[in-house]
Amino acid sequence: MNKKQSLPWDHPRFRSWIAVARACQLMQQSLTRSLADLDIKPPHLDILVNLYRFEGISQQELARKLLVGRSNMSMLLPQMEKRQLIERRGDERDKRVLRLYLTGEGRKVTEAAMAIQTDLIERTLADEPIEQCMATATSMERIIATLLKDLRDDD
Amino acid sequence: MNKKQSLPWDHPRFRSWIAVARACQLMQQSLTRSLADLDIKPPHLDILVNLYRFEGISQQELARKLLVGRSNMSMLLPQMEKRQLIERRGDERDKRVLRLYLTGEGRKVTEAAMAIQTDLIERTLADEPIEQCMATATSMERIIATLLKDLRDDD
DNA sequence: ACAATAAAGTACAACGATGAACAAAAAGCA
DNA sequence: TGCTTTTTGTTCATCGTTGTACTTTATTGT
Repeated sequence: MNKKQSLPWDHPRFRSWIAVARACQLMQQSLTRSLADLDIKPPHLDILVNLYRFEGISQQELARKLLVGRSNMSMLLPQMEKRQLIERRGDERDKRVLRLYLTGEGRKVTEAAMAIQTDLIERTLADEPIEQCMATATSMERIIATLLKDLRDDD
Repeated sequence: MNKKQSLPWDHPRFRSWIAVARACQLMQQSLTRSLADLDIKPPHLDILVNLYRFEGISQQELARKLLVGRSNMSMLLPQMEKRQLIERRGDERDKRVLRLYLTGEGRKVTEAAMAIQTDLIERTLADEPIEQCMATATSMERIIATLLKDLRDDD
C-alpha cells in the first residue's frame, strides 16, 4: 500500500483531533499566564471551581472529577489550606474522609479566577459562531463519555 | 447582579471549552496507555512525528512546533538518540545547530505509534459525523491562530 | 576587522504529577 | 464478635517540564 495515501494527516478525524490538542495546549499556556496575577495555576483553579460548585466534597471525589490521582490532591490541598483558600474538615460519620470547603478568601479568588478564564475563552472564541460552539460541546461530551467508559472497562 | 445568572457554565463558549479540555485530558491518558507497548510517551511521539514529516529539522524549530522550551528538547533528544530512534548531526554551515533525523528503527516505531494513535482517534470519534469533525478542525485551527498571534504580541 | 548583540544548544535547580507502599477507618462476612 | 477486604488519605521515590544561567558560534554595526 502506498505510504502517502495512508498518512494520518489525511484522515479528517485525525487532523481534527490534532488541532483540538494543540488548541488546548495553547489555551492552557495562555490561562497559566493570565492566572499568574492571582498567584494560582490551572490545577488550583480546577480545584477551586469544583469546591465552588460542590461544597463539602471529599478529596477522593474531587480527584475523580479532575481525573488525577489521590496523591495529587494530597500534595496540593494542604498547600492551598496553608494559603487560606480552602478548609479541610473531617467527616464525623466517616473518620477517613476529609470534606473540603472554600474560605471567604478562597471564594473571592475563585470568582476572580473564573472571571479571568471566562474572559480569555470568550475573547479567544469570539469568532466562532454560537451554534458551532454548541455542536462542539455536544460532540466533546459524547467523546468524554466514550473515553470514560473505556477507562472503566479496562479495570 | 445575580450570581446564578453570571455563572460561567451558562456561557455556551465556556461550557464548550471545558468539554474540549476534559476530552483532551482523557484522550491523552488513553494515548499514554496505548503507547506503553512501544515504550514511548506522547511527547516522544510528537517528536517522532515531526521528524517523520520534517527531516533535518533543528532542535530549536522542533521546540517551536511543539510549543515547548528548548531545554525540553535537550533533555529528551539525547535519550532518544541513545535508544537509536533518532540521530543528531551537526550542520556544517552553522556549527551551532544540530539537525535531527529518524533512524530506520525510529521510522518503524513512528509508523507503529501513528497507527496506534490513528486507531484510537478513529475509534473514539467513530460516532461523530465527518462534517462535524471538519467543522471542528476549522474552528480549532482558527483558535490556534488567534492564540499564537496573542503569544507573539506578548513578546 | 572588531566589539556588541543575538541565537542554538546544554546544565541545573525547582516545581508538579504519578504510582506504589503504607496507616487508619469502615464495611462485609463467617 | 473477630477476621478479611475495601476505602480514604498520606508519604516517598521517580520522572517530566520549566526557566535561568551559561558556552559556543553567527551576525550586526561601526
